Amino acid sequence: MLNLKIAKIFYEISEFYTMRDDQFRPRAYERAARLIESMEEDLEDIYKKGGVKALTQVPGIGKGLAEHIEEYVKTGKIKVFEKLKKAAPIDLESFSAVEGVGPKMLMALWENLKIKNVKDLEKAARGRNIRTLPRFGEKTEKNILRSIELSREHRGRFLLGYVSPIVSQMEKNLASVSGVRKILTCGSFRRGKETIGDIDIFAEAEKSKEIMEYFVSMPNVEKVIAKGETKSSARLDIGIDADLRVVPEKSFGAATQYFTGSKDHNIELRKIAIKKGWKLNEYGLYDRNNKFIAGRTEEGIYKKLGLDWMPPEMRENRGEIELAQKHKLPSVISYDDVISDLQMHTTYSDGAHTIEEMAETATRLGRKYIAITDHVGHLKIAGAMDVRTIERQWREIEKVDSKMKKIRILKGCEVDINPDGTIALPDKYLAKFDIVLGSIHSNFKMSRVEMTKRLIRAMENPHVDIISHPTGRVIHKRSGYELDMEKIFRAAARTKTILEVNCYPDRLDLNDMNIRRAIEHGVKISFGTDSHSKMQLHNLSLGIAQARRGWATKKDVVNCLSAEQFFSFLKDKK
DNA sequence: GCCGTTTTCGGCCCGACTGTTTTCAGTCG
Repeated sequence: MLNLKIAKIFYEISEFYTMRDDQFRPRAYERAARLIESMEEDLEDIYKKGGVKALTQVPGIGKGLAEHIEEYVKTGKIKVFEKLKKAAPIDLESFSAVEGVGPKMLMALWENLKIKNVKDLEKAARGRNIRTLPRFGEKTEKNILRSIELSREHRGRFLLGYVSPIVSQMEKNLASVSGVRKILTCGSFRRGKETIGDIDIFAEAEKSKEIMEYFVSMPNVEKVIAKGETKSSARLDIGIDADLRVVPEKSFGAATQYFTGSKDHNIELRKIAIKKGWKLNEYGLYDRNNKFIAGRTEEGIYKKLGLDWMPPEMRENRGEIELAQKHKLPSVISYDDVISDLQMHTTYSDGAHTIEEMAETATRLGRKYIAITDHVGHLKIAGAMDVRTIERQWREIEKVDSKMKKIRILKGCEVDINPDGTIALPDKYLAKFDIVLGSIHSNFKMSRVEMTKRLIRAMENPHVDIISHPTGRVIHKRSGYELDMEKIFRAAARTKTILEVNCYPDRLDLNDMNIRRAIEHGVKISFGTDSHSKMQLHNLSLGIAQARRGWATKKDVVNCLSAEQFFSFLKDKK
């Protein structure tokens, strides 16, 4: 599938043209890139079937871009792009995680200081060379250093949502190799952490040779780091390392337990084993005579140690071991318990697909009800709807809702919370929605006291049902707004306002620890994928993983209620 | 470079914030 690669090139061309002060090409390229990213059909297929002409039928792609795509399919390169890169050989990707440094700055930095990548930039900033440039100053230089710092905190880690489809595909392919009985990916991936360092795959197979051979020759392997009988390592094309280990049936449980971690969790388990005079390692649990006690299954190991088995997402040594010893583990929410998705966008604002298309995909994914929550309020860039458009959308939602029998569609909106905590749409309109999500999209840099007040005032509005992405953090990009979370949780509980677990891959906001604190305060949480295209509706599981990490149970999550129960829950606040 | 329910040429979602300036360019959403 070339779509993602072409989309990435178009994004970069867009940036290069922005650097050159081109007014409109950047928008055309960016728009096309976004659309291509969320397309299901493969551009290469379209081209092979109908040539350039078929490509121009795709919205956002005209003659020029269609020819670029043709060129890429034929030669693997796009001349325009190569030329732009040659003129300004800037490693755009390395800067993508550095907030506040955009194309214009990059151009100035390249022209004046020959800065090509983040390393150069950091060196120049530390050497106090940035502040000498026109329209740059001391503060900008300091901000640049802070952004680099922030981007580095997550260095080498990849978003769970980014890695997840790749892992699924690899698991599927590996499982199809003959003689393979089991495939399981462990590590932080299995624990559902928001970011993943590397991919640890385990296989149980008759012979290791065949699967190892297959593993190192997969099309997405860029470089083989190691290849052996029981373990191979490879660098994948996206830059992450993947290991494959083949383990005997007898040790499969021990190995997967050991490599699932977390490290702290395992240290505690080994201490328990030692107290009994035993030994726990990746091959199994052994008594003082080195006799094998357990290791075939994880359950067996936990049981022999006197603990209940627990989901991988809980294994962080945050109190779960003690509860498992007392047999008092909470029964965390399962992936099947969640039957709805409470945030998504359509063509009415900044989404790529229609209400009907979103509803169809949601139905296929087993959702029983969804909320359509297009932007209203100030966010003009995101295509916020005006009142007339809102009414038109309601009519369409009703139409689609009555047509589709297997799913209910709620009339929702995502509305801006003003700096003073008031809502960007009058109450008389808010009252007509089935469900209202309040979000902060502006004035991120208010003080902790002011920001906390702002959110609490929004929650006190009886029409605001859910606070969307409550902390505003974006993984790898920016930390959230300054908030007194303790006060936020108390206010949410008091006003019966739901706090969202936004399932967008780089948000996952609330995060695991905040989810845990929220439910300790009796706050209800909701899941919304914040999908801007139907492909993103899958992301629900990312949020559920965080909720499991935060020990949420079915009763803490409104998405587990039936549509009727959910409606009466909403009415209860008003 | 794309697009057309007034247009095949002439438009192209825009407002807030920041840091640099002294009127505005760059970034973000």
